[in-house]
Amino acid sequence: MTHPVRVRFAPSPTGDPHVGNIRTAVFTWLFARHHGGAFVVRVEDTDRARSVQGAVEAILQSLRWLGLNWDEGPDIGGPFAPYVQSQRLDLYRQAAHDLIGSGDAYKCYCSPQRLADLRQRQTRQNRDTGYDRRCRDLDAPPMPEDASQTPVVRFRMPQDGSTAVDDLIRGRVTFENRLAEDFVLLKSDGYPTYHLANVVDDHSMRISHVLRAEEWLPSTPRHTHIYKALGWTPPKFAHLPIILAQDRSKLSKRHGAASFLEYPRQGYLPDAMLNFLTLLGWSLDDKTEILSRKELVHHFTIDRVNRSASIFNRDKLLWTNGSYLRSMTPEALADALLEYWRAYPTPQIPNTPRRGLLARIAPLIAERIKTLDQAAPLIHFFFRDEIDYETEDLIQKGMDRAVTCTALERTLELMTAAQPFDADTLEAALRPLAKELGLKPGQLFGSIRVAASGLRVAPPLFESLEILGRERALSSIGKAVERLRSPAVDSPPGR
RNA sequence: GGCCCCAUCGUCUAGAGGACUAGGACGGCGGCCUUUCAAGCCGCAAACACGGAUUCGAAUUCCGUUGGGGCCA
Repeated sequence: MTHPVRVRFAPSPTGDPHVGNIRTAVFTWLFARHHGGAFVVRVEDTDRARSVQGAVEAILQSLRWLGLNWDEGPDIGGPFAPYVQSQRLDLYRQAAHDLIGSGDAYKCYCSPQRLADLRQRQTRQNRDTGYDRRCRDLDAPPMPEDASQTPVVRFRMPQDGSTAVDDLIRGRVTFENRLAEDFVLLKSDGYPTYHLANVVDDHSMRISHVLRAEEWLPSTPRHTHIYKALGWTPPKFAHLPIILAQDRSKLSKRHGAASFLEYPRQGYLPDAMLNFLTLLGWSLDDKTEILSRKELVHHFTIDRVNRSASIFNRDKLLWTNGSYLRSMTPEALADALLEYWRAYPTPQIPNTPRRGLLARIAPLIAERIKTLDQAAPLIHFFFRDEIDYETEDLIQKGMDRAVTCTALERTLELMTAAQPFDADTLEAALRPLAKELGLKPGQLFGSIRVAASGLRVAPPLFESLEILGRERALSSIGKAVERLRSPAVDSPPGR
């Protein structure tokens, strides 16, 4: 193999990552793994004003959670370290110097003020805005009084002809050089622009394919010209479709795009998220919706990536997550819940449940939750001695207090006698009771459900009672009977 | 505004000239099942943006329009 696949995910640490950022990482990672190549993480922090403390860690944490492991990166180093641009400034300055030497770049002494005036004039005269190349062919630096302190370095772009970019996803895209401006390579503070740093690093890190968001497509001609001027072979480009917010605008913090880290918190599973994110802009065929991590890696190819942007569909994410949840073994679900509560403690379940007990409960809720955070409200009664509910909730539609009280008293008797205390036995004993009392099964079972769990919507009744055990079940229902016997004490009319 | 990208059900998508009465999924609606809620099963509604051209034949090719998005301002 003459060209080993090496790809990079190159985030700017300007804030918490959102799904769009991470989906780019997903496609890049999938591409690397599919081709047995290297996945590199590089931090592009040359925009000092916009860098945010802690952003790098949030990004790495997101990748880790999703299981997107990297082979080289800021934290683990690698053969082309360092992987943080602010620590590679010498490389960029050298490249800028070389470009000046070869005549492909030049120093520009124009002050920000002049540039602003220029722009204003252009706008007023209804002409295209952009740098007028005033310093392009200077023989010597201008007099100090019309020069800004430190010059910037600009790239000398061709002024006629056109530049074609061969994109793996979009095919050949052509840009008129006439419209290209002499963009800045090195800012006056000595920091490189994205364009310079990106090209220098992709080359020096032997990046074979640049997978990046579509928004970079318009600046790609600049990059190909830098490669050419430096005598380097450019990597292959693939501009990925972007993810749009519900209102079809670009995802951004301003539009309330949540931090990606909100998803782990809300109880989504990494594999489900990976599955969902991959299917946003890529598909295997006309029917496959669920693919394991392994299958994703096996099948993922660039040529099946979509060209159009897509909207993030939360309902489908929920469904995908639910599907993964339902397919887990009881033990795996118990472990996932335990891990989730450890990371995000909930007051509803103050003490860590025993794994064995949780694994018995898991099958009862697997098909009732779509995210991990929906579990606690459904099962906290298994882990608490006191349950909380309105007495009125015990009284089902078409029943009154006295009837309910009698029903629960009789339930107590039958449950005391039940042998063994398991779901089948309980159901066999209680179903006839409903008939005997002239109640619908739903009425009787509803009352028992509230008495035992405190919930109107709960996991299946008989299985729950079995897991609760005779002692606790009798205790809870006994308390319910007591409540019903003392009508004056609670349930004031006003509510 | 200039440049670039994109365009199939509300959303994610299949479709690469005849296999399309346009398939699947989420969501919606209806039904079945049912002790609640789910899950499951069955069914229904729902799309090729528009106009030209090429062709015996176009969702699929080309051009234009419109719309959406991105980049630069």
